Amino acid sequence: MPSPKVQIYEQLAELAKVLGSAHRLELIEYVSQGERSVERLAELTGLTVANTSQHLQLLRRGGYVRSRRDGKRVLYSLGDGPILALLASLQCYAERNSAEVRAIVGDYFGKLDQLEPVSREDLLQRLDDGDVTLLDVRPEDEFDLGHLPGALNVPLGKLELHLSELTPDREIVAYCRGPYCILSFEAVAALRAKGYRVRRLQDGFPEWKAAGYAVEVSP
Amino acid sequence: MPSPKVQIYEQLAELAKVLGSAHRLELIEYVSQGERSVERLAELTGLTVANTSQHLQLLRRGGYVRSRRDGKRVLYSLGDGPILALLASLQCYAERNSAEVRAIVGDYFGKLDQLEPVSREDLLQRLDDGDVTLLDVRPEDEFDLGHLPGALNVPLGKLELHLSELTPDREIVAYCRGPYCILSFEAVAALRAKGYRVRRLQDGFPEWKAAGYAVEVSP
DNA sequence: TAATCATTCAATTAATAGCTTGAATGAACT
DNA sequence: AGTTCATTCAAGCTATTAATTGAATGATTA
Repeated sequence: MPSPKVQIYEQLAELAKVLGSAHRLELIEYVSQGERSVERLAELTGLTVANTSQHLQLLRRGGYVRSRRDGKRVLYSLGDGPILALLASLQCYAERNSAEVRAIVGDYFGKLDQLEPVSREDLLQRLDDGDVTLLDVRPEDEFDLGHLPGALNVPLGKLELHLSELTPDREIVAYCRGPYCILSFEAVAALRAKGYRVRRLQDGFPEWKAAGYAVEVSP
Repeated sequence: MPSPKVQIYEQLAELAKVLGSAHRLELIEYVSQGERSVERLAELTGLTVANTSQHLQLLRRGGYVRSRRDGKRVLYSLGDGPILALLASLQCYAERNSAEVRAIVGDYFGKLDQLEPVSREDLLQRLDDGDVTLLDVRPEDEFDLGHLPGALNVPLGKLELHLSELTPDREIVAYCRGPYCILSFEAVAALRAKGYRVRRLQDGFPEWKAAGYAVEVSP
């Protein structure tokens, strides 16, 4: 019988191992954007349905996702507990320690001069001046629980549908769950590709709220 | 060529995979307590030297540890970046989501009534009254960079040597790097086994400092 | 009750990771 | 220079893990 300490490490390793697959990380991302069926997740990730199902079951065993039956489909959603915090922690570490990650992020965002994030103070100033559109790219339910005042909620998957609400000549400031949330990476890349001027907010909603700035809650 | 998003996930998965082994987590722990040679680490973990070396090289590739040559030995130490934060995040998640981890931690500490951690306010009060010994079980270099006022530094590995400094009839409050740092688990278990009355501080040094309480720095 | 559909299970193969062994490196001591 | 010692490398074996296929389950609909 191994020592309790080693037993704890074995459990931690078990949980870390589940995160050690790009496919599973991607599944967590999609699932964190809202309930999805296995078929839909398979489609989004490009995996076969059976394979997706197996990955989802590993994720469920680790508590990262949970499932419920809805008619003939099984819907997966994000588990509870500090999952996003854990992923943010991993990504934060990666961005500081892995030159490769920095390089990819750099390319992804395009030129370095465009990359510079907007500070909270800058944002407030420019919102006052009325010359920016503030975009919240988190899923609707997270938005409803609290968002930056005046933000427009356009969940990542629905970006295409809401393009008409965006004025191409106004700069857009996008934010999501935190400085290392991959949602805003996606959003910024997609909008840049369409010719919009977009920058990221320095950090995400949790940091904004923690800093004591005003927060709006959906009615 | 996979999409940049997938590339990032591949990198993150790579890093997570390195954490997906109990032996490697244990190695990180030992290495975080100070520079250690491969042979020493092999001895501490019970692995063969070659095997230890290989694990260390994986850890080094992930940036979790670094190495330097000292004479005929190679000394490994903790890498930089938010490694301990990442591990704390993992452990926090585990303790909330894994019944097994909670069970092990429960057993490890003994009865639940003894488990209750000491709050910061309680600690201050009781330090004022002078009826507790405050124990910092982090490595010496971390202690020197800042610690709770009046704390006694007894790094985990040297606990045996310093037993004489502890009065058995005074209650001991131990703290380390954070609420999920495994060092204090070890310390509390070891001291309890010797009959001391020990409790953990509610959280560790980083939280204490962040909350704005007084901090002492070694001269 | 049978048919349909989404998901899961079970079995297989291919790829990967962990551990051991013995040889190779590289620094220090004689 | 040769010897010793700590570490790393390389090869081989075993155990896990990933992905594929086809069958089984479980809930709806005809």
